[in-house]
Amino acid sequence: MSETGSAETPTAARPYHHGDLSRALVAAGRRILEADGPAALSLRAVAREAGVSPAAPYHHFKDKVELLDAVAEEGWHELGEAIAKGRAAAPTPRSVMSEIGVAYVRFARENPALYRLMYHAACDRAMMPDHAKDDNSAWRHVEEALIEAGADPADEQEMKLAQIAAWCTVHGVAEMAGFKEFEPLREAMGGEEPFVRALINHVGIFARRTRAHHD
Amino acid sequence: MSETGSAETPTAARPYHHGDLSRALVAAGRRILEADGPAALSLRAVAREAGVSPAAPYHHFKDKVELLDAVAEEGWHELGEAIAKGRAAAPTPRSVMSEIGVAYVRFARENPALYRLMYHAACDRAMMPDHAKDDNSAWRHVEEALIEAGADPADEQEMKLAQIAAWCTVHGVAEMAGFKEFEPLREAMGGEEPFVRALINHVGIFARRTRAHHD
DNA sequence: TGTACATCAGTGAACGCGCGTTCACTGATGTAC
DNA sequence: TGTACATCAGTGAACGCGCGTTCACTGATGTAC
Repeated sequence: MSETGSAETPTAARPYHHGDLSRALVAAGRRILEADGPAALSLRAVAREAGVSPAAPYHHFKDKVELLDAVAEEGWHELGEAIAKGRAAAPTPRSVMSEIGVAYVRFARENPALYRLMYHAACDRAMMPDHAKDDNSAWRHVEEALIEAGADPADEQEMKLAQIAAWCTVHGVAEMAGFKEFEPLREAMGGEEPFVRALINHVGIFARRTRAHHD
Repeated sequence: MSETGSAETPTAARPYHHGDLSRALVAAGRRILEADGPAALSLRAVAREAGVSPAAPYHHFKDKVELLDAVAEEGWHELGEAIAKGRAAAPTPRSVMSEIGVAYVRFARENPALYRLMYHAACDRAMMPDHAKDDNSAWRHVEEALIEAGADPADEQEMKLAQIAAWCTVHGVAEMAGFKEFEPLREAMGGEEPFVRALINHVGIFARRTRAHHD
């Protein structure tokens, strides 16, 4: 805004060397996603948005895919933080899973284009192994919440199934919550947040138990 | 294959007038989706695949979107049929919802690119009103199955919520079932079909009840 | 049954566009002495 | 402290590409008389 560019943030007067173009490109990518959607997220558009020539990004990323992956990575990190907050804010132990689900969907709905990008990156590049090491990853939080809620950490297969089922559910809700066709019901229920809560609670795994007993 | 082109199917020798280019274009679109994915589905590619000039489709569709919508529409219709079959094949009344879910996911997994296209078409063009009139639509089948399973058709809001929750769930499972990261568990469970069944049954709404009674 | 003609459903060349990527370059930076 | 030079991080022009769409056209079809 003003020309008080400190040593770390030389915002003003744009010197020849940017200083932190790598980060700036990721930020520019997110701005484009938010403003114009995933279809507009070209490497050239990112460079343009960052105020830099179309060749400049190649000094920081091997190709377009690597740049997009960096954007997605940042998204996963932030999703982890959002979930941590949701988990911490749960009023009772029994509501932890539900709050995590709501936080997940809220993040996805607030950053729909970013979420789509994240999904695709995870889909064919299997990002989870990386995130498993991240203490703040969404996956980790769900694992801990399930155990807190009474799941048996020894039954590894059941644990994994529960985690995946939970993930599938929130993914589905996140992607469908905005459907035009649901508008009447969404409004009748008082907006998107209550609508999402109702859906998540309706589905079962978030609301009532952590182990399957399908008699 | 041979030149036995009847009046209705002049397959051989390609006369100047195609005869049924509209259908042929939709079929070509599906072939491209299956072979090369959604990114390859350009209007030019469809024309090429149908053996026709890039301008020809404009005699049958206003623009690219209209052509893609026609492909999606066909997909929705076939999904309805797949679900009808799943529903009919359910061994017990209690398993109807579950079988519908499995059929939905199977269709989506067998036609992943088509499913993505269908999702996007439904997402921002709200196709459901059209399908509601179609007796064979997925939506209709779920509605009837819920009632059969004991849902109260008078409680309109609860009915809709249950339908949407079910839809969210199968959408989520359909989109995540193929994730690379789930490969170990998927294999441990004996392949994709049992894995999907386990997920669907795990989630609750498909397995055990039709009305929510939280707590 | 034959002919004139409107209409339909194709062709193929061209348009302008934005894309990812490469290239030779150049200005800025930092290090060795 | 000053200078030579390697390296880093930009520029901007150019490449070839495939895209959606338009255009003037032409061959085939069907209808009126």
